[in-house]
Amino acid sequence: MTADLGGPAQLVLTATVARRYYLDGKSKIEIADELQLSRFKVARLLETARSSGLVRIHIGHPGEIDVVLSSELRDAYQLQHAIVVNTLDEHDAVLRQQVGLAAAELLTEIVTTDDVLGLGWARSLMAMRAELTQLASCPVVQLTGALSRPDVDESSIELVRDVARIAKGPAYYFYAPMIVPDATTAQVLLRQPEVARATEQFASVTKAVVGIGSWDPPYSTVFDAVPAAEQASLLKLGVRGDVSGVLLDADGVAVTAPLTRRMICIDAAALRRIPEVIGLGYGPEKAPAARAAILGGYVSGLVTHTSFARALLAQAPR
Amino acid sequence: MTADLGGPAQLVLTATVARRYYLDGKSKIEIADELQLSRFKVARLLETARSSGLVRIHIGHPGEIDVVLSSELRDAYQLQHAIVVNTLDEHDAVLRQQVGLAAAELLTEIVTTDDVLGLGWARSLMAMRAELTQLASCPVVQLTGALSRPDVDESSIELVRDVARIAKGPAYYFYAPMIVPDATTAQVLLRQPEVARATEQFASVTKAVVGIGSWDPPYSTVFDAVPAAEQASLLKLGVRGDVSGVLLDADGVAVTAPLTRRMICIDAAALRRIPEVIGLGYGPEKAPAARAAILGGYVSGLVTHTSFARALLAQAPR
DNA sequence: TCGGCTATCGCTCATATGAGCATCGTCTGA
DNA sequence: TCAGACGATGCTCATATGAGCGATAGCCGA
Repeated sequence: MTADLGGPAQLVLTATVARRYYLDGKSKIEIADELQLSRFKVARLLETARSSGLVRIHIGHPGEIDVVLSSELRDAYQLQHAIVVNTLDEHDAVLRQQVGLAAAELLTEIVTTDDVLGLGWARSLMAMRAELTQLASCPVVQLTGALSRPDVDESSIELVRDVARIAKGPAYYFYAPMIVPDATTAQVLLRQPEVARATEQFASVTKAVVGIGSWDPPYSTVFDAVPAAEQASLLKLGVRGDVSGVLLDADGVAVTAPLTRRMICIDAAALRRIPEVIGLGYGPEKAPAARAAILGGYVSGLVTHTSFARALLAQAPR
Repeated sequence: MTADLGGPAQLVLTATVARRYYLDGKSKIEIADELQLSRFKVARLLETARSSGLVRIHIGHPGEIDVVLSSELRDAYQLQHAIVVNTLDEHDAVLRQQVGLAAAELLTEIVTTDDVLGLGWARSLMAMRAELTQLASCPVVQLTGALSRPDVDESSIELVRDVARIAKGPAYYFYAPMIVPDATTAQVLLRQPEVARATEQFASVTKAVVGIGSWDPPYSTVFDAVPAAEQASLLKLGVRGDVSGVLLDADGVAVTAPLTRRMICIDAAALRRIPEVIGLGYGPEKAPAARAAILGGYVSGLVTHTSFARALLAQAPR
C-alpha cells in the first residue's frame, strides 16, 4: 500500500502533478507537456500519489450528523458525547474517514488549553489526524505502542507528533511496538527514557481518543497481531474487545491475560481514570465491543455512524 | 459550484458511482454495465459528484513538507525546486534547523556524481551540514569567504570540508574572510593559491546552495558585518538583499558598490551562470529579499517554511 | 571485470473517455 | 392545441489512457 515517495523534490513533483490532475482537472498529457515528463511518468506519479495516501479521496457530505440518533445514543448509554455520522455508505474506508472527520471536529470543539490529550493507536485515529486542522494548544501523549500492518502506511507512527504539531503543544511520543515477544522485553522498553516520559503523563491525561476493537467477530488490530493459538486462549478467557490495548470481556470488565504483560500501553486502571475517553467505532460488527467498553466505564464518549448506532441502541441497557 | 444532487435516491446513486470509480478504481464503463446506466450517465454523475462536493480530493502529506504550498510556490516563481517545511514554530533556531534538514534531504536527492557543488556561507548552511549524512560523490567548492559572528561556532569554517567529506569528493576551500578592509587586500587574497584554486572552479559549479540575507529589514550576516555608515550608503544605493555575497536591489538586480571590491566571493555574473542555485530562507521578514533573488535569476530553487512561503506567494509576480 | 538482477523508462496498441451534437420528452404560455 | 424552450439522454469520433512489453542503465556479488 505504501509506495515510496522518494526525497522532497520527488514529493513536491508528485504533489504538483496531483494538484494539476485532480484539482485543476488537466489531462495527464497536458501535465506531461507542461512539466517535460512523459505521460507515462505522469500516470505513474499519480499512481504512487494515490497508493501512498498523498492524494486522498473522500466521498460523502462532510459533517452531516444524525442529531436524533446521536441524542438517543447519548441518552441510552449516559455518554458525555455521542456523535453519529449520517452515512449511507458501508464501505469501511469511507466510514473510517467520516468517523475520523467527525472525531476531528469534536476534538477541535472540546479540547482546551487546560487539557492533556491522550491518543491510542487505530486506523480511525489516523483518519482523524488526516482531517484535523485546528486544535487548542495542549500536550499530546501517546497511550500505546504501535502496531504495524501491511495496509497502514508507516507514517502512522507519527500520529502523536502530527497532532501535537497541529496543537502546537508538546508531544510525548515514543517508537515501540504495542506487543512484544515477552514480559521482560516489555519491562525493558518501559524503562526507556522516552517511553517513561510518556507513561509518566498517563495520570494527567484529561481527554483521550481511542479506537474500538472487536474480538468476536474479529475486527481488531490487536487481535490480528496475536498468533492464532493465543487468540483462542484469550477468547476462552472471555476477551471480546479492546480499547487502547486494554482487553475487555463482554460486560466491559478488563481481562488480565499473559498478553497484558507483553503490551506497551496504558493499563486498565489508568485508562478508566481518564475523565473523558472518546471511542471511535465503525463497522456495525464492532457494536458489542463498544457496548462493553461503555458499560465498563472505559469509554465515555463515542463517535460512530448510523448502522453502528442502531446496533448499539438495539442492545441498550433497560 | 454546488450542483444539485437531487433527492436521496439520486444522492445514493451518485455516491455509489463515485465510490466504485474513485475508491474501487473501476472504469466508468464497468460501472455503467453493473448499474444498468449508460457510460455517459455515469460520467455525468461523477461530474456532479465532484462539483457538488460529494467527492472531495485532498492532497496532503502527514510529514514535514507542505506539498501543496511547495507546489504552488514552485509554479508561482517557476522554480526548479521548492520545498516548504510545514512548521508552526516561528523560533529562528528551529526554523533554521528544519530548513537545514529539508535542504540536506534535497541535496542528497538531487546531487549526482556529475555535479560540482558550490556552497555559500550562512547559518542555514551550517544547519544543513549538520543534517547531511549522505551525498553523491562530487567536488565541493567554497563560494565565499567566511564571516565570523559571536553566535556562530568556529567550526563553521569547516563547512566545505565537512560536506566534501560526506560526499567523499575533493574540497576546494580556503581560509579567508568574506569582507576585508580594502580592495587591495582583497586582490592579494584572491591571488593566494588556495583561494585561486577555489575561484577557478566557480565556472564549473553546477549546483549551489546559498543563504538569503535581507537588508531591509536587516537580517543578514553581511549587513551585520558592515559599519553603520556604510550600511546606510548601501541602502541608499538600493541594496535590499544578498546571496552568497552578491548584493541585490529590490528587483533582484545586482548592485555594484565599493563594498563589492572588498569582498572575497563569487561575482554576480558567475553566480547567475550556475545552472541551479538553491536558496535557503527562513524568517518571513526575508521574503522580499528571496523574491528579489529569484526574479533576478540568482536563485532557482528555494527551501523555506510555511510563513515564508505564504509571504512570497502573496507578492508573486503576475 | 563480468554476468545477472532489478528498477526505470518509453513504446505499441487496444480500450476508455470527453466534447459536442442530435434526439426525445416535458413543460409552459399564448 | 401547439410552438418554442429546456433539460436529459445517448450518439459519433477524436483524443486520452492503461496494460503489458522490451530497452536501457545502474548495481551487486562472484
